[in-house]
Amino acid sequence: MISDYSTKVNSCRDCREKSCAAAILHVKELDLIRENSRATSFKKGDILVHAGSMTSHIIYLKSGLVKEYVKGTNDKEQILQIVCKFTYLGLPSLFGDRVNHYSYAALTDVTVCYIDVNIFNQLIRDNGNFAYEILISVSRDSLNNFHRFMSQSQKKIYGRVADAIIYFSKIIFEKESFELPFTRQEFADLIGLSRESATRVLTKFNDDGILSIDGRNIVILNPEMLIQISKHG
DNA sequence: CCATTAATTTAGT
DNA sequence: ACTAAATTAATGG
Repeated sequence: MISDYSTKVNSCRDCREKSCAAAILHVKELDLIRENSRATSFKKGDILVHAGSMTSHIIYLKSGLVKEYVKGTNDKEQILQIVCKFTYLGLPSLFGDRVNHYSYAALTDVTVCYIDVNIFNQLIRDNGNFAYEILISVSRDSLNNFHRFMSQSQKKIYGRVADAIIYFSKIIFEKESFELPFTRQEFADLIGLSRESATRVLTKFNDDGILSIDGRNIVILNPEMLIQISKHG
């Protein structure tokens, strides 16, 4: 839901939520983005992009968390990754195709900037340093995801859950304690388990003193053990 | 506006 | 699959 038209006049020059890539841009280029972008916000649960839609704009996530996912034939959801702030959504879809291959939904309240895709492309072509930064972020994403899916196909359920916890702790929140941004169902969708198995393993970890779980709040009590479990599946 | 209740969603077994 | 708990929406004052 678009809820705040008043933020439309965004000055990209002194945006405090700039990406690493955008920090490299010249004043002129930032003004170009400013002319061709629009800031809005979404509420938790809102869908930002449906898979299959055209990529007319790049969405830059300024704050909040977003899930990137696809739906299988049986309508089962597979979450590809959790996207944190200061990243662009749908870059693989931009360079690989003109259609969004993934759907995006807000896990928290979120603020974003829509940037015209042609302008974005132009900046990539014109500014090598900018392109380089974008390339770095796309590659990192790709590596991260590749590793996550590798382990998912090779590990048993304990290893997968351990991986997911480590993923949240190290990559998303960079803390030992955090609050899951979504339901058990979605947690299961992220690692390809049934909801039942996912909660069962979480409860087991809690009972074994590896984690402390209170609703959606998780504290890692024994990170070494978690890593061991992750390694041995 | 607040309080109650009804309905939907989520968690745990 | 079923139950309980929690969250959200609707209703009435």
